[in-house]
Amino acid sequence: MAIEQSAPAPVYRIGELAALTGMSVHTLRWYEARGLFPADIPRTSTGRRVYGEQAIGWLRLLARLRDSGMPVSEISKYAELVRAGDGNEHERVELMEAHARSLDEQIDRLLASREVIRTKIRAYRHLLAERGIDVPGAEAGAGVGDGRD
Amino acid sequence: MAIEQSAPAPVYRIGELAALTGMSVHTLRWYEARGLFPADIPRTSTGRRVYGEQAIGWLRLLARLRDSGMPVSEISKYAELVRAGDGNEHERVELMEAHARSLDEQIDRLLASREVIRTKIRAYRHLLAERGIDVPGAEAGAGVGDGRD
DNA sequence: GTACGATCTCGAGTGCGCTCGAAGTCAAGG
DNA sequence: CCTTGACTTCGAGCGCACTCGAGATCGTAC
Repeated sequence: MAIEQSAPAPVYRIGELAALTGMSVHTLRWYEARGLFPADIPRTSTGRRVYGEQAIGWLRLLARLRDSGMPVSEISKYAELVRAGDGNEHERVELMEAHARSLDEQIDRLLASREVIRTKIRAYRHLLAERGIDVPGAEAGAGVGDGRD
Repeated sequence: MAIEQSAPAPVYRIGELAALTGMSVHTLRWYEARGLFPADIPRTSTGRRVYGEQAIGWLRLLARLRDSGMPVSEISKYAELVRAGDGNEHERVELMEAHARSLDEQIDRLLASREVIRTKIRAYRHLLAERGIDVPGAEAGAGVGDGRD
């Protein structure tokens, strides 16, 4: 069997990757310096970074982790585990499970906050409706909450 | 009718309020300086802050707003509206509605992120189960994602 | 060869939300 | 009277996650 000549794997320069991921080139370099990549970024002979297709998938995950509040230091730990190779999947999954729990908490808190806000809005709407119907322009407000708020 | 002698309204010093709300005294003073209170905090003759019962309710709301990502500058605007008194309820409710929309977005994003994380976890679990059952200790990992992650 | 745009490294700057410390005043107990 | 601890103001410092800028180099187009 001859060695298969596969189609040239698409490769990106840092500017292209930035455009594709919505991150700035500064950020990409900063992430790399912080150890957020699971593998060394290869360079051209003159030192320019060369990213493979998988970089996009990784950065998508990375963006999700960041966006959901995982600190850079934690993502770095995860990247380090991936970099270390097979055999530490248990640690990786534990890290992700911890983050999933953090997400559950965040979501619960936001839902609770949303209820508080919605209640506030309902109270204001009620007040405005009363005013609009009863005494347009009246200034008797009994307050929406328990005081001035 | 004689003027009713109501029970002395409970009043708090900054340290007590801090203990009751879980905020630090530093933070309470900082919030005040940033205009996050809807009314001036009265002082004793010698300059110590004196908080009324409503401060607790306000700070509870404040904590919800902060916790759900409303910037201090925005809370300050809201407090200013409340301070300005009756007549601007429409602006207040608009501000709150804008925040409610921001909350909806945050929640949506977090739910989506949680799904990504859960999928990742499921994939790892699957991998570990296969390993555990098929070839305990084997190192053939085909990768959980599309690459090293 | 020269211009120009993308890339490189490195270090400094930014914005947010606190957090801390210094130096002084005040209130109550012993 | 003296100590102790809670309070005061004011300004500086911190942690996080970028973000920017300077100054150099690279590579393609003319």
